[in-house]
Amino acid sequence: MTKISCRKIRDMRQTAHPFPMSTERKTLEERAQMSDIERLRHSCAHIMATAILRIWPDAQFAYGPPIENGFYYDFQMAHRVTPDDFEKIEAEMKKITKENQKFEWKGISREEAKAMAESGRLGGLSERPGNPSVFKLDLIDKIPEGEQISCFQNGDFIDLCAGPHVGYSGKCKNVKLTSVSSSFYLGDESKGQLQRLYGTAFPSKEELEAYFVNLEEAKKRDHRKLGKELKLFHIDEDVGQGLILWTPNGAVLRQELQNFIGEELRKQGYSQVFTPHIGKLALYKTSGHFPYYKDAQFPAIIEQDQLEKIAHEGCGCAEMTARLDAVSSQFASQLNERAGREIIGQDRIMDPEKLLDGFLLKPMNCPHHIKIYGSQPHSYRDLPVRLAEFGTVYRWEQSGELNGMTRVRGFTQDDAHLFCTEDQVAAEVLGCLSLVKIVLNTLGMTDYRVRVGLRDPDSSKFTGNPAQWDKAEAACREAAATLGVPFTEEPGEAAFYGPKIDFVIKDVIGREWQLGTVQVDYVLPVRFDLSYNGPDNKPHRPVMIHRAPFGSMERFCGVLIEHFAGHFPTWLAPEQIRILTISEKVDAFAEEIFAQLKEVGLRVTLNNDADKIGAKIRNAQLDKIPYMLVLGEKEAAANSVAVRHSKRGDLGVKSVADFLTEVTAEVKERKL
RNA sequence: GCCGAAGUAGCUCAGUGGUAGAGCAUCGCAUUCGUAAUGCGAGGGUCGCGGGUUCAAAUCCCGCCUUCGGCUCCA
Repeated sequence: MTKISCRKIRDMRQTAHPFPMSTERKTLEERAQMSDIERLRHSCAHIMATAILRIWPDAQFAYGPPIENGFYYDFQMAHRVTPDDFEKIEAEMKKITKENQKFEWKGISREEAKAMAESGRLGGLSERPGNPSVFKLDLIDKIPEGEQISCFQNGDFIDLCAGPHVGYSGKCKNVKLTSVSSSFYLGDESKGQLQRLYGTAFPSKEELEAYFVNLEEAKKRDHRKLGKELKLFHIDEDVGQGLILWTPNGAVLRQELQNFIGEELRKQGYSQVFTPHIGKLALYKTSGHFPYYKDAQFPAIIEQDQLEKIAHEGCGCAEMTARLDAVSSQFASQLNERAGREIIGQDRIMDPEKLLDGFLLKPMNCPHHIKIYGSQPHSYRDLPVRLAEFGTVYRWEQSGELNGMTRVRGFTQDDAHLFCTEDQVAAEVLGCLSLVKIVLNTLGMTDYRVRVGLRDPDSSKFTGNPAQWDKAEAACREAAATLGVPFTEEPGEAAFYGPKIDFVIKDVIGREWQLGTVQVDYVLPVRFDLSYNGPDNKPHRPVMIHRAPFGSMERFCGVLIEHFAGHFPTWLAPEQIRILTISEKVDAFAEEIFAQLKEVGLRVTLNNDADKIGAKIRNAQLDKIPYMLVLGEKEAAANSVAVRHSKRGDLGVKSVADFLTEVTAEVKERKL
């Protein structure tokens, strides 16, 4: 049994690796294509290593590549580097750039390389008897037979390295260390911990400074910071890690988004459904998610009488687990028969008497929607059936992986499952994409790309027949092409049960976030034995499309907060208008306007505190309220409002009627 | 989960063994003011939690929890 079903969907819905890194070995040709800035940064890594060795000669270096925003070097030594050491290391690096050392390439034989590593010379400033370059020895062994082995030398430092490098160390003066952390050698946990020191470097001082200014900007828009300042959400220790409490302001944001998405779904013929937060284990045994993804789920909820029964029997943990995981022989043979192969092995079959039953917090919504589809017979005339739900799911993400709203343990997907005929797949995929496009355009998130995941032609790791795949892949490809945004086709990136389309959205500071996905699935309809009655009056298997265009409301709102830097367009703003009085002489007039705006459904508050107008404006600006209405005696006399916008400044005096018309239109049209 | 750092008032932070501090926010009083901070006063903390060392712990030691930066993982 291989991993099944919504795996990739979930991956896309939840994952965001802004800087994906590959530990795969690059070929010499690929290395030679290093860009100028990568070359510079890679040289900086060597200079940093040189500096570290001058201070701590025992350091053993592993791997030091350039990365998206800088470079790092992994190493091992007795001293633990802390940010307090940065100044010292940077000072030494500065000396090395001043020395303007030449980077010299030297081809060496495997034997020479090994000898240099044995003596500790490789990745060192001199021979270090008794301290062989262990990582370099291992790296040499990983170089394929016949490939040129080379080293680079700058000053006394010689490193096993394919290059390329800048000519002289003098080029590397605009460099700064950024952080220190730990890593595993080649990402392998069993190989022990290394220290990883990160830095960044640019060709010019201006670019280096701009990078840090940009970083500061990024920190200001961090959704965790803004979430607190604007009171959008709260995470409470006593509730649990990774569980979002949507506070009133955040709830407005989410509700408005859901209303918007819901409106579009109705236009596209979706049916709204609601399903519970738990389901019986059998449901997930059928889908294949239990017990295979147990580690990523909250543990099963076991029924009280069953718990008592096993406690009475004196049954241990291991036995309990086995009984939970197991199925009856009838269950297994049914499923195996439907699949046409053994997907549940003999080892999981147990005497029904012994089986334990229970519930699972749902880790995805598909099985529940499938059961709704299956609850009544369908004619081909009814298809496609499109079931949508803002469905909350729970997953046991590792504690170290949790992050604000973007990586959580309970989240609500803007989920839907479409059940259609094979011929309808193309049109339905297209429909899903157009929905995404409408929503992203409305939010001004225009900087995104699309990835079409196709099956790996050289692999047999996909189920279903090739003709089906060809059709579905063509549908995805064509659908993506209609979007009018760049898309890439990535063979081998499909889920094994069907091709998919992913949305990768770039936020304002250039970070990429994988949010939604549209995914064709031929497997779950089989496992759940779904059917529809065809024109030939015979049962046919529907095709399922899973789609969650925004992934989760949590992640999407997190990205949205950063996208707008907290300055939401009026239709999304938790507080749209704040009335600010100049003195209490206009309190009655202000109350009148307040009531009038509230009456038409605008989210408005009244600030008639004894503060000066400057202070009131300042507070409203800090709260990022789109509209401020400044009311004084002049306005009261003319039944007008002095309008100030948080981003556009003073917009002058308008009649109350004009303002109302403008703002209601702005909200209704969801203007940016 | 792993490595490292951090956790002091609602928020941002100061306080390195000797009576817990500031600014903002909150509350009260005065002020009635025209586009980013009016003045004065008051309240507010089991210094993340639990142990230990000490005459004495926010401060030193140990364990745990949470957060952050990475790593690993992500159906």
